[in-house]
Amino acid sequence: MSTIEDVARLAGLSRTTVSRVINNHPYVSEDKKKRVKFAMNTLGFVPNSAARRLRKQRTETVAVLVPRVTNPFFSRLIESLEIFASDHKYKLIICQTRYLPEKELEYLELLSTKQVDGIILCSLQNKWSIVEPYLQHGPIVMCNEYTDEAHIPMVKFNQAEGAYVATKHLLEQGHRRLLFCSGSDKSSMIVQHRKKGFLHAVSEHKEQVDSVEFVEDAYDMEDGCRVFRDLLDTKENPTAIFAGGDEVAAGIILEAKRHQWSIPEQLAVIGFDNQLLSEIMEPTITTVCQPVDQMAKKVIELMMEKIRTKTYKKQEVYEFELELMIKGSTVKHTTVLA
Amino acid sequence: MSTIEDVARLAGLSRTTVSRVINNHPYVSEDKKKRVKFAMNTLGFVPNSAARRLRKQRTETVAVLVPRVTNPFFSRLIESLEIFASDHKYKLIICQTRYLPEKELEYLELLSTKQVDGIILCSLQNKWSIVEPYLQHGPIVMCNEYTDEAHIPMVKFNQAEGAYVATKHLLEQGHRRLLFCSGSDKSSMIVQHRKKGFLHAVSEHKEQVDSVEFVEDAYDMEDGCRVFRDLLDTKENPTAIFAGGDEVAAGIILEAKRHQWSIPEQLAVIGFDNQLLSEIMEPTITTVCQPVDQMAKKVIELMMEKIRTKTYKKQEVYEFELELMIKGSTVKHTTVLA
DNA sequence: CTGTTAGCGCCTTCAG
DNA sequence: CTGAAGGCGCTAACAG
Repeated sequence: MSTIEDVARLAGLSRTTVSRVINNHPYVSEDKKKRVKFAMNTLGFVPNSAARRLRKQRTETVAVLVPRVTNPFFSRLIESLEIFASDHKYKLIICQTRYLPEKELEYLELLSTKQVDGIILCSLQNKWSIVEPYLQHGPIVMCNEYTDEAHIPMVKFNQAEGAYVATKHLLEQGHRRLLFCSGSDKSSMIVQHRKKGFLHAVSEHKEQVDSVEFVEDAYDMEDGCRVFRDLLDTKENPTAIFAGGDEVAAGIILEAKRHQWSIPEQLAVIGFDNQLLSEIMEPTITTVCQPVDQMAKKVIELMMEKIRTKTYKKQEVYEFELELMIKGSTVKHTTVLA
Repeated sequence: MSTIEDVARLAGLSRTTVSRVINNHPYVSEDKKKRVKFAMNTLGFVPNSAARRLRKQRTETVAVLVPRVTNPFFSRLIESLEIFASDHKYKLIICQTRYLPEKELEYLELLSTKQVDGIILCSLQNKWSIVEPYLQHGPIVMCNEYTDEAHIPMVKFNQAEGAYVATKHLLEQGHRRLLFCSGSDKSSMIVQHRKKGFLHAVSEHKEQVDSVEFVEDAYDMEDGCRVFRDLLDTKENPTAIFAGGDEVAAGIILEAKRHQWSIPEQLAVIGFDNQLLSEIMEPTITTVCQPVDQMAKKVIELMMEKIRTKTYKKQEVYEFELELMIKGSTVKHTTVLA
């Protein structure tokens, strides 16, 4: 492996001049530039990034912390983040916390050990007060997740409004008994915001609503199936369910069909995230569409800016709107116009 | 940010001793070890990884090149790779080539610029002769994809056998007209191997088979739908389809149902990869299950070994067996025993 | 067991 | 426009 020194020697010039050519500095004569380039090519020289990092105190790498990459929401997010980062010549280190606080801390060390210039947090497993100190080593940008205490840039969706619109849609179909079905609201503000939107819609129709129930341990399709079975044990079961994800919604619908229920006549179900799944189920699932690309773009822009300006401790919140996609699981086919 | 120098000064010792403590070297008295640790804690010292990389010529990072992370097969693979890499304290840089040769080359530069210790290639967009030279900078391990020319470690599935068993299953159901439906066999050996297995099964039943057709531009669900529609134009359409992926199979089935065909009675379909999708379709899709975890484990082990031993240019092929999962899209429900 | 010293490869003042 | 020299932070001989 050749170094800048070798190139300089072969070109009969100084290391400085070679370095200038590498970094496109002005003030190098065309003649010498050519000699340097020739020498670089013959030696197959490539600048050593470790040396560069040490010298420039910059890695051109950012870490992305997600719970799991197989969750379609996160893999879609990573896809976008990677593309936008790549536009800035930045690389992404993907880290799966698997919902474990200790894993999250382990990966936050990437910042203090200067392996990355910044961290994009797509979930938060520790209390913010534990994460906060890492800010002294570089920027942290929160993506999708949210927490009041953090004085950093945060990019999120307007979950409350999304849930509000979705719930209103259910209420406008005349439903009187509702179920709000999600993951735990302990660990994530996202659930809390959705619940707020849900309750807001309910309160606006309180004369119409007979009952409101909550399930807060539903994460995947299997959970959805269970939720439906539990329903059967109650005498006055809900007629409309707001589910925190398309997988859960799909599970509910799948199990309902196994029990010969017809959707949406006997039970209306609404999902979240407009995944492929919501298109292929029968009926298709009414869902809330999240503009992931826009969020990813903003996150990368912010990260680049923070790395440049080195001001990490300012709270800035950017919010993107969600869109309700009305499909077959809440409205009968015959009423949908072609 | 404090350096090893600061720690040494505060502890009243040399940088060497501090370094020894950091790296768990033997021959440091308990007393001094304590003093060093105390100093490290009070200063909040963390070793700078750039300096370490420069000194040790090792990054503890590996790049993984995939076409897209949203493809469920690849996101599942990445999940596994990340977990096993993490066991060895290795980080993963995820790179999406988006099927572009130039992107692949761009990311291969991570190896020559010493940003990573090795590269895991999960697809191959360039001719091997173009990739080969990068081997002088570090190990490349091929994962899932395969190419004869490469003298490197390759971990793959036995695609030929998988396709053979799947096709045989179709033939045993008495089908006489088959369609092999996949992506292009130009860019990937995987399709070629599957086709070989398919033809092998066909040749074993040649007195039974009336016709064999091929479609080689089907990649996703949309393509699957199209494939079915094209079928309608032929007078003697196939009664069984071997599809190169569960998405394609799902598309075919979806479109068939829209045309009131009954599956598997009028058309049997077999997918690949045993994705969630194959479970939730109605009927469920007979598919070929790939042991991704095993492959990922082997790939990481090999990578660690190559990084250690620095012998990159030896061809070693490791193959894992595939398993046919018989479900509803090839065999009538009533004939399946509980 | 501990310290001294010499770089790893690069960029960037500073002085021509 | 060009070069000399110092140092980013760390580790690994080599001496003691």
